[in-house]
Order: sequence, then C-alpha cells, then structure tokens
Amino acid sequence: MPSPDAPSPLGWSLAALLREWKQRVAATCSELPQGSRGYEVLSAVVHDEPPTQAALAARLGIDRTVMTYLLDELDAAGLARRQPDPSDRRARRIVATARGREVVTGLDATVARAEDELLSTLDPDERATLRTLLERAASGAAPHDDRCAVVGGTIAPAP
Amino acid sequence: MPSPDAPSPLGWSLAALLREWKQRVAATCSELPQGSRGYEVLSAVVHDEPPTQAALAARLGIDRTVMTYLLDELDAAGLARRQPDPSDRRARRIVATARGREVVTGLDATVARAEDELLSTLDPDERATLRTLLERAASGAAPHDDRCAVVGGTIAPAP
DNA sequence: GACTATCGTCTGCTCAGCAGATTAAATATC
DNA sequence: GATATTTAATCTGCTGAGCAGACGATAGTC
Repeated sequence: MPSPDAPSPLGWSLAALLREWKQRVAATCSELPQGSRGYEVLSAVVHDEPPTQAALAARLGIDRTVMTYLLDELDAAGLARRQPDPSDRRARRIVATARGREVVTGLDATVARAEDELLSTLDPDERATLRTLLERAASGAAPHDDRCAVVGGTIAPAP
Repeated sequence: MPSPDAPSPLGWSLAALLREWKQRVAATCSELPQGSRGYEVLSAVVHDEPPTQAALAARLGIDRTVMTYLLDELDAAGLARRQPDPSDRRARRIVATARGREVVTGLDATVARAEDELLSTLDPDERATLRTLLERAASGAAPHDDRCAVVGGTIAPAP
C-alpha cells in the first residue's frame, strides 16, 4: 500500500499500525473501561508502578485532565485505586487492586497474541527486531520525560 | 522509558513515535493547512495519484467526511484541485497544482531530515531496517485496502 | 423503468487534546 | 514566621477528529 516513488512514508506506517493495534487490543480488552487506553493505563500501573498520577500521565503521553476521569472509571470498575501519597499530600499514588493485577496478567497474554497476529507479516526474528528498534527510537525521541525517568523507579526519592 | 518487566509495550512505542513525528513534521510544514495531515494528503496526491477522493481517504485512513473539508482547505490554499472524473461523474479526481507539487517536493527533503533526527537514536542501518519492517508490518496488518490496491496504480481501470 | 450500490457532501454526536481557573499543599523568599 | 511562588489534581470550556446517518446525484443490474 505504500507508494511507487514516495519517500517511505514513516508517518503512514506508524499511524496504520497504531490504528490496527488499538483496534485489536480493544477487542481483547472489552472487559476494561476505555478499551486499549484502559489496558495501557492499568498495565503501566501494575508493571511500572509510577509514583504519582502526574507521572503516570506523562509516561503514557496522556493529558492529566483526561487521566482524571480515566482513573475514575478504573476506580469505579474496581481495578485501581487512588491512595494519598504519604510524602506529599497533594499527590495521589495509583495502585492496582488485586483484581486489577489479575485482569492485567490475564490480558498481557492475550494482548501478546494479538500483537503477534498484528505482525504476522514478519517472522519471529524480525518481530523482535522491530520491537527493539521501535522502543529504542521512541525512548530516544520522546520529549524529555526526564522527570518520569528520574522518579520512575518506584518511590525512591533522591537520596 | 519502557518498563522493568512489562511485555515490551508495542502500543506505547508506536504512539510515542507517531506523536513526535506529527509534531516535528507539523513544525516543518507550517505553511500547509492542517500541518502534518496536510502534508500526508498532499504527498499522497503527488506521489501516488490515487484515482478518487474516496481512495485517497481509504489509503490514508482518514474519514471521508474529514477528507471533504481537508481538501477544501488545500483547494483554498491553491495546492490541490478537484477535477470531475470523466469516467464516473460521481467521483472527483484529486490533482495537485503546480505549486502544490513544488511545495511537496521541497517539503519531502525537510521531512526526511526531520525523520532522521527523530530516529537519531538509531544508526543509519537500523533506521533503514526499522522503516522496512514498519512498512511491511503496516501493509500486512492494514485492513483490506484491497480496493485501494486494486485501483491504486493510476487511472488504469481493469482491462 | 425500478432497485440497489457508490461517491461526495452535510449534520450531529462523541471523545481526546488543550488552555485556563481553582483548591490544596509544598517549597522558596524575605 | 509571614508571604510568594510552584506543583498536584480537579473542573470547565473550546477545538478538532472519528463516526454514524441522511441526502442528492450517478452508476450498474435486473
């Protein structure tokens, strides 16, 4: 679908793949509120344990005002909760409930399958290469999420 | 930025890269209406010469109702025109004006530079690999744009 | 000639991104 | 210690894009 002489449309490839990814992941995550978005948020909460709501939003590139009602829905669904941060009473720490962790663990597998199917044009080696390169490129190109990287680990404030 | 144990967040990488791509391309395409969108459309018109407005929209994954006012703006800017399709009076053939072709040609170079900068974390070989794999994956995963592929060439109706 | 499908347009709905204001709390300055 | 500045989260309102539905015009089919 690319083009005869066009200069390898990077934007098109990214957009097309992302569109398909969202669609397929949303299909396997119908139990979650917000579809693929809900999965990304909950997955980030479980796997990365970002320190605060703001850090979570920055990490996923989601607007903080959107994050507010997004978390409202995850809360209402009993998958994540907001806890007051003991070290900063303005901030909220987002934690997954037991059920939330359970759901994410289950979905990780099906999402992985969906992604493999999405990349079925490539053989396993190429898939791994694509993933690696994408991740490196994205990490490098992302606008300085320094704050996220710095505080990112767990709670671990600077010594 | 990825995660300690998360399963290689494909969606995150794609979204982050695409976001950055749009931003940088939009910055170099400020002269175009609709920023990066305008570039994609005009570029597709010039390089691929899709037969009709509908084919153009399908190719770029843009809704046809959006395409309508998008082309309105490109028309108003004197970069592209709608021509009646002689073989089907319902359809419109989209053609770039001389100025439109000129603008795209100029932008292709600067966009290529912006993309290289976007992928500056990767060395040239890796960039090429990423582009190739992305394009193959996207072409393979895209929902059957058959109609686009079939009619895609130029005008060339089936013999 | 009647039926159905397609192309482009228009209308209206919804959701996400974004800017701005607000409240509460932390931090810096005097 | 009082005050000013900054930051976290929420709320409000605006815009832009995707999407569904309807429409008029045309094409292909029986």
